[in-house]
Amino acid sequence: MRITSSVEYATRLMTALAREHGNAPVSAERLSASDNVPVDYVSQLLVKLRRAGLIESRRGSAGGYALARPPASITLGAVVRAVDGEVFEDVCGKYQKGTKDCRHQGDCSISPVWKKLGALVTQYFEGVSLADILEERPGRCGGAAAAFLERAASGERGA
Amino acid sequence: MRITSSVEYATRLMTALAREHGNAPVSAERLSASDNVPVDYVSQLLVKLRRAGLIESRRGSAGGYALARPPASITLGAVVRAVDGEVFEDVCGKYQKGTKDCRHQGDCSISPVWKKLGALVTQYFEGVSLADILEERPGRCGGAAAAFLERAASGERGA
DNA sequence: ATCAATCTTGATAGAAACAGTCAGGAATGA
DNA sequence: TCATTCCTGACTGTTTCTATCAAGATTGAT
Repeated sequence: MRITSSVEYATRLMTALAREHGNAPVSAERLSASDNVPVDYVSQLLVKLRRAGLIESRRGSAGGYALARPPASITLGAVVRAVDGEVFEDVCGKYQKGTKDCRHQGDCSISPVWKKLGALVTQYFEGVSLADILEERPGRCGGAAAAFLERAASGERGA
Repeated sequence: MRITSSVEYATRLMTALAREHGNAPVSAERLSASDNVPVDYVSQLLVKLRRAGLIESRRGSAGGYALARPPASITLGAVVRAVDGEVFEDVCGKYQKGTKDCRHQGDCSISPVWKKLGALVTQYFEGVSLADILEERPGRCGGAAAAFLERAASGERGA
């Protein structure tokens, strides 16, 4: 498993915009330069983010993009859904139970494993906000999964 | 994010072999039929699983594949690593810090977010064994991430 | 020895997803 | 009127994933 470039880029774009929250709109050109990502590609992602209602755009000479809501109220989950459609695609869920050509039919003790994983990942993404990222506290947000991570991390350190 | 077919197939193969643990080896042909996956593709996956030391093979008329260790001692993590190389590919880790053309350079408040996610996912995979899957208790294994999931699940149900 | 069953290996090919590019158009503000 | 900037959609190249194929090596049975 891995994070796609689109998600990576989109997260960086949103973080950059969060940093400018309250100021004048930022142009795609500037965002592209600061994130070192092709401007055309950036524009494509920005469109998706706008359509998802996460950012607002303004055309014209002083135009650009700005966050539609405060950083604390925008989660990573929302960003990922905006560009990728869903946070975690369930293999088993793709086919109706028994119908179509789902290959699991007789043997689905595995399905719950993927479902749990999906829940875990989704919960993590929903628990991280742009504000959390700005303050570099990726795990110290509201989500239960993140809370677990904090506990696990301190436990691993042995103290 | 999603689970790849290879991982899905490999997991099902290993589960099938776990069910036959202690009995005679199972041929690729039979595994293919029971899992409804092309036999050539199955063979390819089985080779990877063997090279990773998770299963053993025997050629000849009564040949086939068998688990190299008891189901309880083989984790999903090991299976995934065998076919995919790693459980979770870190976007940021791909480039040396500052060298190459990692695009994150100036702006890596995001990196910890992916790292935490990777840790979470990896820990989950390591906590699920083939024995757990056979007994359909995907979250009730030793791993801390899974333990968290159990708690979260019962909490969500409200009781 | 011979034969059939089975695994082994590497090459190859098709399909899908991903990443990135391009061009023409529409709105905005100076 | 004009430069700036966003808008839209089509397009292309690359990589990864999935699957197939063919020739060879090993084993056990006869």
